[in-house]
Amino acid sequence: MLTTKDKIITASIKNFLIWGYEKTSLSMIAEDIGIKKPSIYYYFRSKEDLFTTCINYIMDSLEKSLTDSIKNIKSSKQMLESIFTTLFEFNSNLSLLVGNSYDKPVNMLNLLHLGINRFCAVKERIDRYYDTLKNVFIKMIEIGKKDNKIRKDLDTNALALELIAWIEGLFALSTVYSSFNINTMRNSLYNNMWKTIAMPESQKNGFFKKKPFSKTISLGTKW
Amino acid sequence: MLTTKDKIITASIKNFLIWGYEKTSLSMIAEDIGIKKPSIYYYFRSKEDLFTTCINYIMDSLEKSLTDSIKNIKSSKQMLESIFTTLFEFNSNLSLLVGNSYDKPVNMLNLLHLGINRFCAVKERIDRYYDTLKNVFIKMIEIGKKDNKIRKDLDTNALALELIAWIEGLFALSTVYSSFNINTMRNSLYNNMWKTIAMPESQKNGFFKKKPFSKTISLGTKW
DNA sequence: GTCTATACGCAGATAGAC
DNA sequence: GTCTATCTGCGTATAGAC
Repeated sequence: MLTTKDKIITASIKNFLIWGYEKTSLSMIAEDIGIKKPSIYYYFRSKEDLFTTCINYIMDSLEKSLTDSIKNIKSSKQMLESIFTTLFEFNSNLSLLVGNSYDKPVNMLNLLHLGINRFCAVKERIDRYYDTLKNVFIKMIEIGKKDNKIRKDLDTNALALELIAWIEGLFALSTVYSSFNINTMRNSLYNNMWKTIAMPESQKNGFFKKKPFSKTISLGTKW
Repeated sequence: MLTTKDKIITASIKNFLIWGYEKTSLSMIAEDIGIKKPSIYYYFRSKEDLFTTCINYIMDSLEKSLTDSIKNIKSSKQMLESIFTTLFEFNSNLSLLVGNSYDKPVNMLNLLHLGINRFCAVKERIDRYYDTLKNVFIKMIEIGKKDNKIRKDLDTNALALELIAWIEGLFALSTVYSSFNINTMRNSLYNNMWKTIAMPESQKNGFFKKKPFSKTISLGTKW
């Protein structure tokens, strides 16, 4: 059984995701759950207070899912898959919350951005989330490099940020570009992503297998 | 010499980018250029009309820059670099317009998204822009594959969308994540991006050079 | 073309009854 | 805890003078 406070938070997240901060009115939220506008003020000091609570709620929950999802995973490929899946599932849950179909992701980045330029508490919470996410990716990349599964010629820090941007960009793009359905392409997107960062098959055991071959051509030869 | 209409459009783009659609008021725009609010209605029927004009203005200009930038370019690597540079420069120009420093990109995706859920004319224009952008990327990838510069094991359509998402995601991320400065990392981001899609050195002339070597090991061996 | 004056609605927020 | 009633301010938009 959800408390009134929980209902307000859920309805707020839904409306903020659909309409953004400004266009969401407290009356809309109240109407969604069958209460009157002033009742919201019993639980929250202001619209800003309500918004900040929603962002914290989302970020806490997403951060927990992420750290849980990679616990006890040792392989970098499984880690990437797990992060990928967690982010997709989280987005799908938000999609269902706002009443979208499975095929229409929500634009969370957009909501975050709306909050950042207005409230500094939101800005700090979001920075903390991305610090966490970046560290998860860095850990995955370092394990992959150590195990010869991920290419070593890619800058780790830049790659972590690029993978985050890549995934966030996919969600964002799918909300602005009608012909792009992220879910029907999900597998080929993930496969491409892994292929681009993975160590090429021919170099995986390069040191042991290739050395004799390398010696047969002169140093410095380009081929 | 800018006409009043041009000044209104420029000031509107600036304010829409900073504050979003709802929070931008016609008084703010008028004040920015030293006119009074009702004067705007001499040039535009409504706030929606003004917004739509701004989005069309931005999209037309960006589309033109993009198609111009890849004219007469034959190599895929140069094309990617050119697209990358054009998108960065365009974003920088918008940054300067809103009064941001060079280091603080604007979030155009965010603005587009705000418009899409409200006005269908905007939605159609944006779809058209992404169609164009996607075709530019597909052309680049096809040339690259033909010339053995880009890996052939990556799905072309998915890759085109991923590269768009990647770049858009980088801009978006840099506007929500304080510790990420897209400009200081620009070179390493681009290098990583090219490396991940480029044909590995060892396979570039694979057919001719590697065949003799391949024959020395048994078929089906994983290495 | 640009202005002053103004209509009208809805937003966030509060007072106080039950 | 939840409501009705109400305050105050700002938004878009229009009428009409100059």
